[in-house]
Amino acid sequence: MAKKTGEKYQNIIEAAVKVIAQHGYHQAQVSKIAREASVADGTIYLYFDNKADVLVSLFKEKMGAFVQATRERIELLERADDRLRELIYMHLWQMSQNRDWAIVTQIELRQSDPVVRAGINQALKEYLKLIDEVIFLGKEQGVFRENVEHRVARKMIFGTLDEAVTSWVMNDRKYNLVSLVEPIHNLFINGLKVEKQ
Amino acid sequence: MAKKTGEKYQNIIEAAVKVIAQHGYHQAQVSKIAREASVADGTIYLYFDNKADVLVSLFKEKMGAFVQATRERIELLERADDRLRELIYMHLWQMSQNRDWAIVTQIELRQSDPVVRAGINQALKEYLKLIDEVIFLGKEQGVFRENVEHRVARKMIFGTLDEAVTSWVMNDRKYNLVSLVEPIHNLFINGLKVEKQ
Amino acid sequence: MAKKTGEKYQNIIEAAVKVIAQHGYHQAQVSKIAREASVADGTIYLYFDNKADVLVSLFKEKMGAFVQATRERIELLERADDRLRELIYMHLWQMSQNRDWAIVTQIELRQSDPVVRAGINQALKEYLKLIDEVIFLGKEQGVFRENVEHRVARKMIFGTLDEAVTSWVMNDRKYNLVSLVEPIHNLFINGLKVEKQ
Amino acid sequence: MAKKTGEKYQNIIEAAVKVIAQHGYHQAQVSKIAREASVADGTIYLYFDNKADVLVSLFKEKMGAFVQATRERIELLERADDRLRELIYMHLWQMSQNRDWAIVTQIELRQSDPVVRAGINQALKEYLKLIDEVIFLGKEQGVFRENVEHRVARKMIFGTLDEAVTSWVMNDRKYNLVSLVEPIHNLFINGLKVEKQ
DNA sequence: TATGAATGAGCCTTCATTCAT
DNA sequence: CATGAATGAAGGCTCATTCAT
Repeated sequence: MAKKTGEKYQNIIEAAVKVIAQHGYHQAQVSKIAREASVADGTIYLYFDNKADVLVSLFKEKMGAFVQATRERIELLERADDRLRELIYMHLWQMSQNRDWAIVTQIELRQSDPVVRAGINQALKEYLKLIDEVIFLGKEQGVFRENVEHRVARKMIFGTLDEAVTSWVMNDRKYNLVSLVEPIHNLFINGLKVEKQ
Repeated sequence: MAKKTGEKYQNIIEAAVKVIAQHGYHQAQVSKIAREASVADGTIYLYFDNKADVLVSLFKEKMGAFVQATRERIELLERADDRLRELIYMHLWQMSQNRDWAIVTQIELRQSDPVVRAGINQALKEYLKLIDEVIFLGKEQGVFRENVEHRVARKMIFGTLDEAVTSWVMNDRKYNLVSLVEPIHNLFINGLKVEKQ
Repeated sequence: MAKKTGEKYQNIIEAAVKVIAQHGYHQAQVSKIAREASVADGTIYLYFDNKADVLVSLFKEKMGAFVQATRERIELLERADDRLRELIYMHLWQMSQNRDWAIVTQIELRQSDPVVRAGINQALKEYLKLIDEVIFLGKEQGVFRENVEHRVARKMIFGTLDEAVTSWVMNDRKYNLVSLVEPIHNLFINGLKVEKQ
Repeated sequence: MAKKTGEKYQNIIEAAVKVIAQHGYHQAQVSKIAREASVADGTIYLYFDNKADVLVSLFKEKMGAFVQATRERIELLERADDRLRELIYMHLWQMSQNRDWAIVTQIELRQSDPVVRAGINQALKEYLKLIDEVIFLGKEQGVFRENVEHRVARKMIFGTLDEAVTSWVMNDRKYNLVSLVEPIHNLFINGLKVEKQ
C-alpha cells in the first residue's frame, strides 16, 4: 500500500527526526512533520501506512545504516577485543555526531506506544546480533573467557552503551562522549577487580 | 493540597500499578485506576494533584522501598565485591518477585510524558548514589581498581541490570532472572578477558 | 429545611460576598466560601438549600437593606424631584461605599445561572416599585409630566443608574461616583434639549 | 491559526446563537453547537480558537452589523434629535426583529466568563462611540444643552435602551418594543419635568 | 500523485452535594 | 448542630486518518 521509496519518503523521515528532536515525541504531530517535509498531511499516507509506520521506518532506516557502518569498520580488525573497542567507538561516535538522532533514539522514541516499540526492538536485534558475533569471535580466538554467558555479556555491552548515551543526552552533552571509549572498553575487558600482582 | 497519606493513598498506588501493568500506560485512564482502587474518580484528586502526580508518586514510593531494602541488605556485608553481588541480587530478585512492578518500571513508565519522566529521574538518583557508594568502597578497600572511572562503572552496572530486566520482561519472563546474578557479577568483577595463566 | 437565621447564616453571606468579590463568580466555590466563613462545607447546607440559595439570599438581604435605607431617606423629603435626587444619591453613594458589593452585584452575580437570576429579579422588583412610587408622586404633585409613561421612566432611571455603576466598577472606580448625582438628576428632570429662551 | 471566514464560519455562528437562545448559555456545549451547524465538533476548532472565541466572534459579528446598520440609517438625518430617535428606533427594532439574538445578547451572554466579557466590552465600545457622536452633534447644532455631561448622557441612553430590551425579553416579549421609541425619545429630550407655561 | 478540509472518538479534572460520625 | 471525606457526572479540545477534488 505504502510506497516506501522516493525522495519524499526520505524527506518525510528526515522531517520526522527533526520535528521529534525539536518538539519532543508528544508534540510531533503528523501535520507538523508534513509541514517540515513540505508536503500535505495526506501525502504522508502515500508513503507510510500510519504514524507508527513513520517512526518504525525512521528507526529501521537509521539503525540499519548505524549497524552497517559499525559492521564495516569492525570487520577491518582482527582481534575480538579490538573489534569490541571499535564497536564501542562507533556507537558513541555516531551518536555524538548527530545530536537530533541521539535525542530521538534515546529519549523521545522510548515514549512511543507498544506498536512502535515492537518495530524498534525488531530493528535492534540486528545490532544485538553484531554484538554477539564479537563475543563469539572472542571466545574462538581465546581472547574472551569461554565460561562467559554470551547473553549476559551482550546485555552488559548494549546496556552500558545505551545508558552512557542516554546519560550524556540528558546532561545536555556537556562532555565528550567519545572520551568514554577507552574506560568502557577497559572495564569490559578487565572488569572491576584489582589485578593480582 | 493533596493529602499524600492514608490507606486510600496506598490503594490508589497499588491500583495504578496493576492497571498500568495490565492495560499499558496509554490505556491507564484515571477512571480505570479509580475503579480498580474501589474509589470514585474524584477521590484520586484528594490524594494526588493530577494523573502525573499519581505516576511519579508511585515510582517514588516503590523506588524508595527498593533502594532502602537494597541498602539494608548490602550494608550487612563487608567487602565491596560482596556488596556488589548483593546489589545485583536484590535488583534482579525484587524485580522478579513483582511481575507488575517490573512491567511498569521497565516498559510502561518509559512511555510517560516529560513531567513524569522528570519525577522518575529524580527518584532514580538515589539508586545511582547507592551504586556509587559501592564503587567507592571497593576502591578504598583495594578490591576495585583505583583507575576505574566511577561514572563509567556506574553506567555499566545500572545499564546492564536495567537491560537485563527489560530483556527478561520482554521475553515474557521465560527464565529465572536471579540465575543471572552470578554471571553478571563475575563479568563485572573479572571482565571478558581470559585470565593469564 | 434550611434555617435562615443565626450568626453563622450572616457569616456565610458575608463570606460569600467577600469571596465572590475577590475571586469572581466562577471561582467562588462552596468550599472557599465555607473556609472564609470558618465553617465546614456541609454546614452551609444547614442554613441554605443549595449554592444558588446562598447567592439569592445574599442578594435579597443586601438589596432589602439597600431599598429600605433608600426609602427611609427619600421619605424625609417632600417633593418628588427632591426624592428622585435622593434616590440617585443613595444608589450611587451606597454602591461607592462598598467596593465588594458593587463588584458582586454589577459584575459577578450577572454571570449566574437562570435560577439565581430569577431570584435576583424577584428581589429587584421591590426597588423598581420604589422608583415607580417616586414617579407617581411626581405626577400627583404636578412636578413630572402626566404623559410620561411610568414604565419607560422607570427603565430610564434604573437603566441609567445601573449602567453608571457598572461603568464605574469596570473602570476600576477611578472617579467619584457620587459626583454624577447632579448631572444625572439634571438630565432626568430637564432632558437633553436646550431650554427655550 | 483559526480561519475566520467562509460559509462554515457563518453557519457555526448562527448555530451558536440558536443553541444559546434555545438552551441557555450553560447548556450550549460545543458538541451541541456543532450538531446544529451540521459539522463535526473538531471542525469548530478549524474556524475558532476555542469556545470563548466562538462567543466573542459571534458578538463582534452581530454587533458590528448592528452598529453599521444603525450608523447608516442615522446619518441620513440632519438633526441630532432626529438621529437620536432613529438610534432608539434601530436599537429596539433590530432587537425585536431577532428573538434569538435579543435573548443571547441581553440574558445569556451576560453569564459568560471574564474572557468572553472582555471581548464583548471591546465590541460594545464601537456602539458607545456612535452614541457619543450623536450627543456631540446635538451640542454643536445647539439642539442639546452644552452643559450636559456627554458621559452621563451616554450612560442614560445606553442604560435605558439596554434595560428596556432586557425587560422586554424577560417579560416574554408581550408588548411591542418599537412602541417605546417615542416615549423614550420624548423623555430623553424633554426630561421628566412639567414645562413651564 | 498530491492536497488539506473535515472528521469524531476519547479523557482528565472540577465541584456541588451527601451522610456517617 | 457540625464536620469534611467521598462522590460522580459532565465537557472542551486534540489529532491521526480519510477522501473528494
